[in-house]
Amino acid sequence: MNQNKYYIFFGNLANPLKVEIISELKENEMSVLELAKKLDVEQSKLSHALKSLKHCSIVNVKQEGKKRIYSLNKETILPMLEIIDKHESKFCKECKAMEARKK
Amino acid sequence: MNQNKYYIFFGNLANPLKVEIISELKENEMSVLELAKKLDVEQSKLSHALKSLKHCSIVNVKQEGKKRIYSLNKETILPMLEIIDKHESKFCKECKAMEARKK
DNA sequence: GATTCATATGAAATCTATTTCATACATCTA
DNA sequence: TAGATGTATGAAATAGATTTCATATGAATC
Repeated sequence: MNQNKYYIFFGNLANPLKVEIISELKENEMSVLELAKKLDVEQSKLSHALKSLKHCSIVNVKQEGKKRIYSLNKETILPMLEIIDKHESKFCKECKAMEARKK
Repeated sequence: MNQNKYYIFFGNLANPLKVEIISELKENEMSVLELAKKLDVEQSKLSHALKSLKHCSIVNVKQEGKKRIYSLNKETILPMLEIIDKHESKFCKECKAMEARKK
């Protein structure tokens, strides 16, 4: 019974920075420095995060001159986020409360 | 920009034990001790894991005598697992390799 | 209401993941 | 090819999550 893929995949998304990255890339593909500015985080931190997202094909990269442009694998990620939105509004009253508290 | 819900939800699944629990409950609802036997893990460990799964409504509980019967929120989880299966077979060659290595 | 069975809880120990910082590597341009 | 820009990497430090173990709580039975 080998289901490593599931928790490895989820682990990759279980992190606020990575979720922020995803939510930026949902709008536009962009380079590492652009992301760094948008999210106000240090570059190497982003590179580390992007590396693991890339490793599971949650994002893709292309080279453009000196820049590496990251884009979201929307085919997988968008439906996934939708499921959670639906889940939250239907089942997860506590999660909402938690969200509020964390603000 | 508050997207805590996403990483909180994913965090809950980013763990081998929790994935095992889910995969057992996919087949049958069951009590904590039944799960403990099936998965060969200590009871309190399960209780901790079930608590957080419950907290995000990934599982549900009902009381039956002394026992508490846990069941899976299939409406949310099954489509989610399907997305990952599809993702894996389509995009994630590395994940497969990783899976193999971990065996 | 004492005992037993089933489960939950708290806190310390342990394990895993993220962050940081210094530095290396790659691409482009003068 | 030296310098500048953009990104990646490794390793130590740190933060977070899981596990363990002892114990508490709740439900049923006698």
